[in-house]
Order: sequence, then structure tokens, then C-alpha cells
Amino acid sequence: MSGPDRDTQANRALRALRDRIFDGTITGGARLYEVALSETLGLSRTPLREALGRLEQEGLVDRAEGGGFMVRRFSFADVVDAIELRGVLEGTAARLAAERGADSATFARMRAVVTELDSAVPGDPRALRFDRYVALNDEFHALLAVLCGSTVIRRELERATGLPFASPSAFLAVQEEVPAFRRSLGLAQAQHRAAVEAIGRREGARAEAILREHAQIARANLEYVLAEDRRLIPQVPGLALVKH
Amino acid sequence: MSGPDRDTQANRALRALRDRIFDGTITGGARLYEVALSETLGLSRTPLREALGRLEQEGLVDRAEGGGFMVRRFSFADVVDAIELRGVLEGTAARLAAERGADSATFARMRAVVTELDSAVPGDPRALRFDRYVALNDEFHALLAVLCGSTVIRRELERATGLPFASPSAFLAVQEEVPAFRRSLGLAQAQHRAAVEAIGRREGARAEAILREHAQIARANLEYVLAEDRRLIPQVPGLALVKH
DNA sequence: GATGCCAGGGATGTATACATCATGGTTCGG
DNA sequence: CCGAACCATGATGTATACATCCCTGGCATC
Repeated sequence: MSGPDRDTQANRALRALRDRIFDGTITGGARLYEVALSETLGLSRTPLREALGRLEQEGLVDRAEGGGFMVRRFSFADVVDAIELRGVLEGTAARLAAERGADSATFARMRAVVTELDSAVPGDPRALRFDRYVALNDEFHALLAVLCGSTVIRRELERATGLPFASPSAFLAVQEEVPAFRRSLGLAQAQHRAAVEAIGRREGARAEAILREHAQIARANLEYVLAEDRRLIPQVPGLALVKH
Repeated sequence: MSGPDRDTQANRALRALRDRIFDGTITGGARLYEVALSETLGLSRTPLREALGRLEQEGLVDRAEGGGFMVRRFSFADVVDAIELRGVLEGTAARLAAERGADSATFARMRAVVTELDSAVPGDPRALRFDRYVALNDEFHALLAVLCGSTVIRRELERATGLPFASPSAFLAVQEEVPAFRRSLGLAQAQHRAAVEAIGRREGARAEAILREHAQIARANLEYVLAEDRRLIPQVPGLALVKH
């Protein structure tokens, strides 16, 4: 096997740590002691440190004063900012795709995805095909990151959506769960469609505005969860690691 | 000494590698062999790998297929995109500062910096105090990253301006060198002033637009260098590592 | 001549022992 | 009683030896 996802000790440590941070086993602000962790995970300090370095890249872990690592602490304000950032960057990706011209094969696939999404969000919300919606939604956003052909933009977008609660599908579970929000899936899909239209017509400003607003759906969901139904918190990936 | 900038072997390696990449000693696309490098730099592979990991964070180095690292290759299109990205992120920082309210101490200092910049860019371009301008310009942009109080935004902005040619002062040397561009220092300063005004008046959209346009000065300088005077390329930090 | 296999060399991945440094408590002097 | 220096402890930082894996080139086979 080749590629950066080989089954190496460092990758094992990376996955294990990510899991423990996401599910709250390791709580925000906690210091990560290398010897203890390496014993817990059953590997040596060398690959563990490698994994910690990569977690720093992902933004889940920070370097402590005087050496060592600690789990990054997130507030709900950070989640709002991360959502805002995603909107800004996706908006930029869309605008550049419109201005510079979208890669035609990618754009064709994006059109197809939007059409398929239509069938996943039928008029009757009870007929929602949720898993299919999530997969197609992820693909739409992945295509968007690639659409304008800029490595710089793509990398930045991938980094920004790396935090679990900033992912384009982070709050979809909430939307499925809460009947009042099922409707907003239709809104989101209308925005997908409008974005494709704007990019196709090379209307950069419109494309940008649409994707910024698109991200705000996530913010609305977040605010609903916080204000109305905190039991949903564990349903949203990564929200468990936010201190509240 | 404390903090993350201790004088450790890994930091030494980091600085040494950065230097060699910036000045073109190690050319873009080159594979970084760990044993050879560790012998050259006079340290062991462990801190060297640590440094390589951090260079990956900075975006100067990529992981190769099947393990190992290689120097990232940049095109001039990448430089344009990095400048665009900086504009977008600085614009966002300014908009959020306007919308949410700027931290008052930071904002006061920013006003002061702009006033001091005025004295560094006098009406007569021959009286330019260049070093002072560079220092104050750097401070202005650093303050901007902090102004809205969002850790998420600040980190992203710092990352995006980490690439040397995306730094706010990357092209200042060109502007000093080329008489035709000295004037644009005055334009830049007018934008600094306008940005402060817009943020103070909580005019978010205007603040965002100003900082986006502000970044375009760098793009203009880049295009001048490419089209008119390629001898200036080595003068711009990091432009040496762009393949042409 | 093309293709697939195998072996060898050289690279990265990992473990571990050792060096160094940060920190907190204790003791001694003022 | 307070402060500063020192020392013990346990953490991270580093070197190095070893394990593993990838790639290349040559050879045999089809």
C-alpha cells in the first residue's frame, strides 16, 4: 500500500487521539503527557510525537509553554467563527470559479450532484433519503474546493473544514432530527442550485454571497441546539469537545 | 528561556531549512532525504523530522507518496492566489471587527500606527523612511489579525501570511526600488486610514472591500515584476522559490 | 520485446536510552 | 517571616540502532 494513509503506528496514534478528543475522553485543555499516552496507546513516543504534530496541524492540539502539547479548548464562539470562515472561503472558491471559469469536468459533475440532491430532498420531507443527502452534500462541497483549480484555495478550504464542527455536513444530523429544520434542507438545496447557476453565468459576486449565506444555515442550527435542545449536542460531530 | 521559540535543535533545523528554501539553495520539487540533510545540518534525524513536519504546516514542504518529504513547488499563479487569500481573510477580519466591535486597546494602537505611518510616507517620496514604513506596516497587519478577537480568524490569517510572498510586506522592497511604485505607498497608506475609519464607524462591508483591494497592490507589484523587471525577483522574499 | 518476479540497496518508520530542561518544593540566609 | 537559590523529579528533546518498506534494476519467462 502506498500513499499518506498507510497503516503506520503514527497513523494509528493519530486516529486514536482524534477519536478520544472528539468523543470527549480527552477533554479540552488537558495536557498530553507523552510517556503516559504512549503506554496507553501501546506504541513508542516517536510515532506518538509525530501524531501530535499532525494534530497540531489539524488544530485539535496546541503546543504548551515550555514544551509539550495540550488539547485545544473551543468555545461556541469559536464554532461560530469556524462556520463563518468556511462561508468566507467557500464563497471565495465559488467566486473564483465564476471569475476564472470552472473546470468543466468538475463543474459537470457538480451539476449532476445537484440534480441527484433534488431526488434526495423530495417535496414531502417524510420521504427524505438522509444518508444519500449527506453523501451528495459532502461531494458538492468537495467539488467546490476543487472547482477553480487553485491549490492554495483548496488546501485552505480543506484545512478550515477539518475541524469536525466546521465540516459542511456537521449539523445535518440536527436537521434530520428536528422536524422544524427539515425544511431548511430544502433551502440548502436551493442554494446549491443557485450557486451552480451563478458560477455557470460567471456571476462571481452572487456565487460568493450564496455560499456565505449557505454556511449560515449551520450557524442557525448551532444556535437552535444551544438555545432549544442541548440534548442534540452529542449528535453533532466534535461539539462534545466544545466547553460549555 | 521559555515559549515555543527555544533554541532547540529542531528550531535550528527549521530555520536552516527555511533559509535554504527561500534563497533557492534547495529548489522546489526537490526530495528531502533525511540522512543526507541531517549530516549536512549536523544534527540527528529526530529533530530534523520534527522540523520537516513544521515546514509542512507552513506549507513549504509536502509529504511524498510512499513517505518522505519534498519541497513544495509554487507557480506565479499560486502567488496570485495567496495574495487573493490574504485579501479575503484580512477583509473578513476587518469586517468582523466592524460588525462585532474592535477591541478598544488594539484599535487605539492601530490608530496610532496609522498616524505614525503618515510621517513615514511624507508628501515628497524622496523623504520616505522606508524601514520605519515596513515595521509599521507589519504592525498594522498584525493588529488587524487580532482586532476582532477571534482566535480562529487570527490563526488562519497568520497561516495564510506565513508564506513569504503572501506577507503584507513582501513586495514593499519593490515599491521602494521602483520610483513608479513609490506613489502606491501613498495609496496603501490611504487604504490603511480608510480601513480604520470604516471599522470605527462599524461599516463592515466597506472595511472588507478596502482590505481586499489593499492586497491587490501586491498583485500589481507582482505583475510589474514579472512583466517589466524580472531582475527584481530575488528582491522579493520567497519569490526565488517560485518556478518560472 | 514486453512483462512479471525477485533481490538488493537505500530510504523512511519505530523503539529505546540518554541528555536536557522546566517546575515546584525545600532549605538556608537575611 | 519572606525571599532567593538550589535541588529533586519528571517531563520533553535528542541521538542512535534496528525494523520495515519502497523502489529500482536485472533476470527469467512468455
